[in-house]
Amino acid sequence: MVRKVKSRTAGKPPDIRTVAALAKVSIATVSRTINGSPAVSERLSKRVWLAIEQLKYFPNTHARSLVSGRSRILGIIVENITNPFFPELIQSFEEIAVAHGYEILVSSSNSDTAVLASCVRRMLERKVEGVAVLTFGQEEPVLDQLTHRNIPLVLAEFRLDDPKASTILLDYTTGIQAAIHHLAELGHRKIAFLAGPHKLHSAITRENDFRAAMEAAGLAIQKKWVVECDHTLKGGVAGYRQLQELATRPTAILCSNDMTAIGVLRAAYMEGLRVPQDLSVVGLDDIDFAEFTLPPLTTIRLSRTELARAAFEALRQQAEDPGNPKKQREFLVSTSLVVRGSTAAPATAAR
Amino acid sequence: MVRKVKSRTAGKPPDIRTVAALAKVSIATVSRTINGSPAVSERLSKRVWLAIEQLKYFPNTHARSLVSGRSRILGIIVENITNPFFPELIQSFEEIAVAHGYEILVSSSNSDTAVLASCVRRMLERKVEGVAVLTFGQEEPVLDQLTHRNIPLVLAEFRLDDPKASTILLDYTTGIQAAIHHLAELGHRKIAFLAGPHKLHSAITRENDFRAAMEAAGLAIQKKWVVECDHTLKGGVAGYRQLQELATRPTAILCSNDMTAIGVLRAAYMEGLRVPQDLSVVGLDDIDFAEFTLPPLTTIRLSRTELARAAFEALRQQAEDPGNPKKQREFLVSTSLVVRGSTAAPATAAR
DNA sequence: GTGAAAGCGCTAACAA
DNA sequence: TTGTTAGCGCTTTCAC
Repeated sequence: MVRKVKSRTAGKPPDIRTVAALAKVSIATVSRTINGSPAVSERLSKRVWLAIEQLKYFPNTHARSLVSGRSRILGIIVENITNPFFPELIQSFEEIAVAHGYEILVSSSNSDTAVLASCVRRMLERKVEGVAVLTFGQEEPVLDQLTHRNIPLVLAEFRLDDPKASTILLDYTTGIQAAIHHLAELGHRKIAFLAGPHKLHSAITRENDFRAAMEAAGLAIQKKWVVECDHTLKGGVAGYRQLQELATRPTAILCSNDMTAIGVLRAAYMEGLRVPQDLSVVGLDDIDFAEFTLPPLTTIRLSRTELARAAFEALRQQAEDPGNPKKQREFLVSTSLVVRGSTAAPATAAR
Repeated sequence: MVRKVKSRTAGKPPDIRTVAALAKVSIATVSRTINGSPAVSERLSKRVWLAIEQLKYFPNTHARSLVSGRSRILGIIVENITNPFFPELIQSFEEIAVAHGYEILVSSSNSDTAVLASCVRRMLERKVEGVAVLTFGQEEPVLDQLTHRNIPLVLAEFRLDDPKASTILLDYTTGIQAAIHHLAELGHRKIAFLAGPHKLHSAITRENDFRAAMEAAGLAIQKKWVVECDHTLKGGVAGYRQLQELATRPTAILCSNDMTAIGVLRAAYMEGLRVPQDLSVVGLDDIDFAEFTLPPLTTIRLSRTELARAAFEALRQQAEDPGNPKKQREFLVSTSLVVRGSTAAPATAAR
C-alpha cells in the first residue's frame, strides 16, 4: 500500500501557503501583499516579499482566475497570420496588453467560418475577458457565441448592436482620396482598382471609397478597371494580367492592399513594363516591406500601432469598467498617403 | 443589507452542476462523460450530452487545470514575429497543437534577454506544460527558470543537459553543401557569405557549414568575403555594399537567411547589377515570399512544418509520457536546395 | 456503473 | 491591520 507523502515539497512549486508559513503570516496577508492592497503593514509586507523571493514564488493564474472570475486574457483573431500586416498588428497588440498585465491568445481564421467558430470556442473555454475580431468579414454567424456569453468584443468595420461590442472604423476615405488626388495631379486619368475579396468588409469599404474618390476627382471608372482579387501577391499578379488584356489599359493601379500591389510590381517587371514610368502603382497598408520593394511602394498607410491600441483600449474599457454607460463605443483609425517611388506622371501625359 | 441571490442563473454561464441537475445525474458522471471515461453507461451518457447541448455548456479550463494539474497550454517563443519565417512557423505549430487539444501562448523575444525573461515568467504563471524556444540564441540565462520548474523544453540548436529538455538539430550541412556545389558547378569560385548576427546559434552554425562546404568544394574563402549581417533586409543591403567595395568582388553570395538575400537583390538592382547575370544570390529558409522576389530566389529550404511538428512532438512526449526513459531526445530537420532564378553562371566564367 | 466528498491554489467576505 | 473561512468549477479517490 502506498501512502501519500505530504511532506515532500521537493519538485512541487511553492504555493501561497508555503509563502505564508515562511513569512509567518496568514495566506490572506500574502494575497493582499501580492495584490497591492494598502491594508498591509510595511513590516509584514517586507517579510512576505522576502519569502516570495526566497521561494521564487508566483501565483497560479488558474486558481486566481477561478476565484476572481477574471482571467486577464484577451483574444485576438486575425484573418491570416501569413499576411505581414497581421504579425505587425499582433506584435503591437501583445506589447500593449502585456504592459497592462494581460495575456493574449492569438488565432487566425483564414477566412474560414468553421475555423473561426473553433477559435471562438477555444477562447470561450479559456474565459477570455474580451476578443478583438480583426478578420474584416464573416464574423456575424459566430459572434453570437461571444455576445451571448457577454464577452466584450471589438470589431473592425462592423457595427454590432450589443452593449458589449465596440467598433473600430478605418478612415480609408482620407488616404484613398489623397492617393487618387496624387495620381490625378500627376496626370493620370485611367486609374484601375484591384479590389480585395468581397467577403471582407474592408475590401468593400475600400472599393467604395475608391469609387467615391474617383467621382470626387471627376474621373470616370471603366467597369473592367475594377477587378476583384484576393489580397495576396499571386492575386495581384492575376489582377494585373487581367488589366493588361484590356483594349484601353489604365496608366495607374490602386490596390486594395500592399500584397496585391507587390504582385503587380512583380508582374509588370516580368512583362518588361517599367514602374513608375510606364505604370504607376499604389498600395494600401504600408507593411514594413513596402519600403523595400522595387521601386519602393507608394502606399496608403494604415497604422498597426494605432489599430492595436484602439482594439486594446476598447476591450479594456469594457472589461474593467463594465458599468460605465458613457464609454467610447467607436474608434477611428486614420490613414495617410506615403509617396515613394512607384508613382510618376504617365508616359503619355493625359489630356 | 444585501442578500446574495443564488437563484439568479441568468447571465451566468452554466456549470457542471447545472448540467448534472438537468440530466439528473451526479456531477461526477458529467465529468466522466465529458472526459470519455468508459465507465459511464450509454443511457446516462446520452442524457448528459443532451443536457450539455441544451445548455451550450463547456468546461471551465481554469478549474480543470487547477484540479488536474494539466493546463493543456504550450508556449512558443520565437525570435522575431516580424520575420516572415516565424509567422509561418507559428501557424504550423498552432495547427498541430490545436488538433491535439492544446492551446498555445506565443511570444517574441526580439533577441532581448529581459523580454525573454518576461515571456518565460508569464508562461510559467500560466502553467504551460512545455515551451518551444525557437530564438536560436541567448536562451541560457533564463532557461533555468523553466528547468527548475521541471517544464518540458525544446530548443533549436542547443543541447541542454536536462532530462526534460529536447533539441531540434537543423541539418544545414546538406542544404548548404548543395548550394555551394550548385554554385561551383555553374563556375563560381569567388563566393561570399553574408552571415547572421553571431549572437544566434543558427548564424554560427550556418557560417561554419558554409566554411566547411567551401573547403569540401576546394574553394578558398577570402576573409573579407564573410560579413556579419543581422538577418534583416536592411542588413542585406548593407552587407552587399560592403562586399562591393572590395578590390576583388565575389561573383556569388550565399546569405544566412532569405531576408538578407532579398536585401542583396534589392541593393544589386539599385546599383544596376543584374541578378543572376552579374551576380548569383542564394538565400536560406525559403519563406513564402522567396518564390516571388525578382528574380525568384534560389534558396535553401528549411521546412517550417517539419520544424513545428518536431517541436510539438518533443513537447508532447515529455508532457504526456514523462516516465518513459526511452523518449526521443533529438530531432533532425532537414534542408534542401531549391533552385530558382537568382543563380546562373558568372559573366566571366572563372578559370 | 454511480454518487458523495475531498480538495486543486487562490480571493474576498467576515470576524477579531 | 490581520486571520479565518467559504467557496470558484472541476477531477478524482473512495464507497456503494
